[in-house]
Amino acid sequence: MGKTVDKYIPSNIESKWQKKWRDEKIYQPDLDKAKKPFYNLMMFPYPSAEGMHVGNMYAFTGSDIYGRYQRMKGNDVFEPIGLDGFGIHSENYAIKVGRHPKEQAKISQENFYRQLHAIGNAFDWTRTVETYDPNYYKWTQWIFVQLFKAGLAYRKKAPVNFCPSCKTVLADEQVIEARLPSPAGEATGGQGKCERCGSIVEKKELEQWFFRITKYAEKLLENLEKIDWSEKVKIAQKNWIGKSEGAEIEFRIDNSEFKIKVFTTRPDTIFGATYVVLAPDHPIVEKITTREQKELVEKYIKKTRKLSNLNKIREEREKTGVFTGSYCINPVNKEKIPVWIADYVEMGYGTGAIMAVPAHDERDFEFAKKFGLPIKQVISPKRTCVIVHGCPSNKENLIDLSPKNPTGHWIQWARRGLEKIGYKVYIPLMPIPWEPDYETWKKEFEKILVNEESVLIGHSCGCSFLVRWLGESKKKVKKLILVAPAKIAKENASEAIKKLYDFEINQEIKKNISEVVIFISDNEEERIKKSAEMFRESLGASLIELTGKGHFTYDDMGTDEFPELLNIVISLEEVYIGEGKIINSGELDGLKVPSEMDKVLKWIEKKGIGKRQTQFHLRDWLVSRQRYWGAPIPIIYCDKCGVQPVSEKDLPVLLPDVKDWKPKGTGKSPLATVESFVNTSCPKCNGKAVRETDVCDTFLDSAWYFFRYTSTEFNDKAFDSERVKKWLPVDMYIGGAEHAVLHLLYSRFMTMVLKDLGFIQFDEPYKKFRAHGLIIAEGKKMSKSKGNVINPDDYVKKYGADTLRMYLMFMGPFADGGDFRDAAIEGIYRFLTRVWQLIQSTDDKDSTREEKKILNKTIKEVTKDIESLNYNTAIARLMELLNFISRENSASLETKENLLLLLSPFAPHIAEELWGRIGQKFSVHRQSWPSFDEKYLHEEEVTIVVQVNGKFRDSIKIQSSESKAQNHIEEIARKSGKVLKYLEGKETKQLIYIEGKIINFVTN
RNA sequence: GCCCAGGUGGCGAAAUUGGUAGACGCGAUAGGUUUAGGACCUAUUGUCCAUAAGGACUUGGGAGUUCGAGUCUCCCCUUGGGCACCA
Repeated sequence: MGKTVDKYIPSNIESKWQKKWRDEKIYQPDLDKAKKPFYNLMMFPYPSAEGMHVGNMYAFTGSDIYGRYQRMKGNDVFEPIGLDGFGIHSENYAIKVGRHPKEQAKISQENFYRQLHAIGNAFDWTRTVETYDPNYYKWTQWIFVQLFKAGLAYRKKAPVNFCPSCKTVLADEQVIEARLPSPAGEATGGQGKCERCGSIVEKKELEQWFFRITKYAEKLLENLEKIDWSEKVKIAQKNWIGKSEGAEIEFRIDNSEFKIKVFTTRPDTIFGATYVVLAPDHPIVEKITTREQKELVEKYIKKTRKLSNLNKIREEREKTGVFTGSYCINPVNKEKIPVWIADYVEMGYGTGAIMAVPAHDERDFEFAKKFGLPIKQVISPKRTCVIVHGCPSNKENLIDLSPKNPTGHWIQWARRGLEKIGYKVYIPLMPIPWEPDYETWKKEFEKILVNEESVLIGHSCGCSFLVRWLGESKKKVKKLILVAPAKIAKENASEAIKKLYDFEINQEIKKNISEVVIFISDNEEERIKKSAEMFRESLGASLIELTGKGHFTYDDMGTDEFPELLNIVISLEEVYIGEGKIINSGELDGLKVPSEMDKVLKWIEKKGIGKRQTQFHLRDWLVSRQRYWGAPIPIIYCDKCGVQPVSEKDLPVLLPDVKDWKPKGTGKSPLATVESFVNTSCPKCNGKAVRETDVCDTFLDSAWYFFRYTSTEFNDKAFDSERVKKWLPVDMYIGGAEHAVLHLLYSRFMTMVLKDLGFIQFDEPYKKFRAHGLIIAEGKKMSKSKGNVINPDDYVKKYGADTLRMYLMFMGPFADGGDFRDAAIEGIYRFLTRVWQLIQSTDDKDSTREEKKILNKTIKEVTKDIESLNYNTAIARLMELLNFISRENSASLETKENLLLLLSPFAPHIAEELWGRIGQKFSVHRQSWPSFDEKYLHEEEVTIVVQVNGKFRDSIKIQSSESKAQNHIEEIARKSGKVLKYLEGKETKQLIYIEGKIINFVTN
C-alpha cells in the first residue's frame, strides 16, 4: 500500500460529469422504444425566486436515489423535471419585488434550473415543463374545455373565501386555521387565514367556476383501497372526503304544507329529537317564520351575515339562535317540537337543517341548555359503576349480598336501579376475614375497568379507599358518590384501621371528577357526620342530608328510596354520545347502537319517514381566481348563445402582456380592464361577445402535468395516448405530505375524468406514492419570514453535491425529515474522502471469505434499505463496508467495484470518477445493480447467548453445523465459569433453547 | 374535541419484528503525527457503584402477558402534524 493519490476536490469532478452525462444522454430513455418503462416522478417545484432550499433538495435527492436504483435494476427510468410557476405564489413574489410576473418567472426559472443541475439528479432535461408556458397552458385550457363540455365545469354564485391581501378567491383547501378561537373573537361565519399570506379570509358572493369533483367523491374514496400510498396521506384524503352515512328524514311543519328535510347520522336517536334547527340562510326560514317572531328572526339573520364579514374568529363558539315561531311534528311520535334557526347549522352541509337531539349530541345539548329546550334521553349508556362497600359490623355477613343483610340490601337496590338505566355494575368482594388492607383492595379493584364515564360509589370505609385511590391513580371518573363516609378517630382505632386512613386527600382529584355527592342522614352518629363534613370540605362536594328520614343509618340501609335517589343523581344531566341501547323509543327499544343501526334504518324506511342518505364533506373545486398570473379560463359569454367554450383551434387564450397586472381587490381580475382581451367574438354565432376574465387555480396546472412530460414534443395534443399508455400511471411518486389533500386529490380527480372522457384507460395517476419528511432548520420550519431558509448552493460549493446529498439522506428515515445542522455534514465529507483515498490507494487482493461475507451482506442490506426508502441505514452499511476495507487495508477489485455501484445512487459524481479511476468504462450509472449470493451470508460460526432467568450471562461460539445439538450446547454453556456461578446450587426448572440464538436456564 | 405519527446516550439515530439495546455518524476525552493550529490516524465513550475483577440499572411513566419486552396488551403523560359547530 501507500500509493499517493490526489486530494478529493468535488468541484473538480462534479460539473465535469454532469456535462458528460448530458452529452451522452444517459438519462434520456427513448419514450417510444423503452422496454421496461419506469416513471419516477417527484412533485414538481414552485420556483421561488430565492431559489431552491434544502427542503426541495431533500425531496429531489430521495426521489433520485430511488430512480437511479431502478435504472440499475434494468428499468428504463424516466425522471422528468419542470416548474409550477403559474399562480398566486409566484405572482405574490412578483408584487413584492415589483417586477412583472413574466419577467420574474424567467429569472426564477434560470436560477432554479441552474441549482437543479448542480445537485446531480438523473433528470431528463429535454422534457421540461413550465406551467406558464403557453405551449403548456394551452392544454390546461383544453382540459377546462373538456370538463365544461362534459358538464363537469359549471358557474354559480357562491359565498366564497376571499383573501383581502391576495385579492382573490381561495378554495376551502387553501384556507387554513379556520375556526380557531381567538382571544378577542366574536362569532363569524367561520373564517380562517389565507394559506399563502396569512391574512384573514372574508366571505364574498361572486360568480365562480367550479369543477364537479363531488361527483367522484365515492370513487376517490373507494380507490384509496387499491393504491400503494403512504398510509397517512390516505387517511388525510379519507377524512377530507368525509363520507358519513345516515338518513334523510322529513319533518312536517304543523298547520302548514311545508316540510323540512334533515340529515342525521344518528337516526337511532329520532325519538329524542326535541327541536329542529335550520341554517339562518335556509330558504324555508322566510316562509315558516311567524309574524310575532319575524323581527327577531330577521335581526338574527342580519347579524349572522354581518358577522361573517367581520373577519373575526369566534371565541367560545357560544351558541346563538332564535325561535321561528313554528313547530313541526316529529314523525315517529307525533310530538310537536319547535323550529329554531342557529348559525351552528350550515346551509352548505347536508340539507342545512338538523333534528336536534340534545341528550346525545354535544352541540344540541349546549343549545338546549342555553335556551331551556327539553332534553330527552333515548340511548342508555354503556357505563360502569363500581360499588365499594365498607367494613361490616359483623364479619360473617360481609359477602352476603342478600337483602337480609342491611349492607347487602342497599347494594342490591343500587345495582338494580343502576342496571335499569344502563350501567354495568361491579361490586368487588373483599377477602374474609376482612382487613382494612388498602394494597390488597387496590389490586382487586384495579381489575375493573374504570374510565371517564364511570361512577364510583363508596360506602362507609369504602369511601376512604376510593378517595385514597383516586388521589394516587389520578384517574378521571364521572362521578363519585360517598354514602355516609366514616372516618374513625385514629387514636381509638386498631393499627390496621389507622393505616387505612393514613392518607391526605389529594386536591388533584377534584379536577378529575365531574361531581362528588355525599349522602348522609341526619341521625347518623356524630363521628360519621364529622367525617362527611371533612370529605365535603376537601373535595368540594355537595352534601345531601336526608333530614328526618333516618334511612341511612348503619343498621338500616335498605329502603326503597335509596336507588331512586341514585337515579336522580346519575341520570340525564349530561350528553351521552357513546354506544348503548335504545330506550324510550317505542318499537326501537332494546336495539343496540351503533351495531344495530341497520335495523333502525330499515325501520325508518319501512315507516316511510325517511331514507338512507350518504353525505360527503368534500365540496366542489372552486377553480376561478381573480388574478393575472394564471391560465385564462377559456370561456366566452355571448348575449345570444350564452356561455360558450373557446373552440379548440383558438387555444391557447393567451395571457396578454399588460402593465397593470396587479390585483384590484374588486372581485374582478386585472384582465377585466384589458379591452382588447375582453372583447371577442362568439365561437358559435360570430357575434360580439366577451371573455371570462378570471384565471385558473394553479392546482389545475399541476393536476395533469405528469401527462405532459411524456409528450412535450407534441404541439397538436395535450398528450400522446400511446406514450401515456406506455408510461403511466406513474410508478413511483414522491412528494410532501402537505399536498395530501390538495394536489394529490385534484390530480386523482383529473385522471378519473380523463378516463371517463375516453382519453386514457386508467383511473389512478400514481401507483405508488411516498411522502417524504420535512426538513426543518434549528428546530423550526424553514420560512422566509423566519429568515432561516437554507440554500444548498453554499454547501454544494463547500463540500460538493455528493456530500450534501448523502448528508441529507443520512439524517434519518426519508419519511421523517430532519433538522438541518451544519455540524454533522463533516462526517459524510470525511466518509467520501476516505472512499476517495481507500479505493485508490489500497492494493487489490483476492477477497477473503470474510470480505465476501461483508460485501454480500452490504449488497443485501443496501438493496433492502433503498427499496424501503431507509437511505440512512443504507449509508450506514456502506460506511461499515468502508471501515472493513480500512481495517484490512486492502480490498479486492470486486469489492471496490461493488462499493462504487452501491454508492452511485447516493453520490453519483464521486462514484463515476472513481469508477473510471479503477479502470472501468463509462458509465457507472449504466451498470447493473449488484446482486448478492446467499452462500456467503451463511455463518460458519454462530454465537449463542447464554441466559440465566432471562438475563445475559455469557456467550459461546459454536460451529453453525452444531447449532441443532441442544444437549451439546447445554453442556458447553453449563461449563462456562460465568454461568456456573449463577447455576450453582440451583435446580434448572426449565431450559429454553432457540436454535442458533439463545439458551436460557430457568431456575428457581 | 377528533384523527395520525413520534418519545431510545450529550446529539442525529439503529435494532434481524419477542432473543446480547444503542449499529452508523456527530460531539467529547486521551494518545500519536505536526513548529503550532487544522486535517489525519489509534483508543475510549449509556448511567451508577467499585482500586479492580465485576455488579446493578437503563428505551416518556405505570401496570400486565412471557423463561425473556424498546418490540405485544391496558392505562397515563408528552411533542409534532392534520382536521374541526360535518349534523
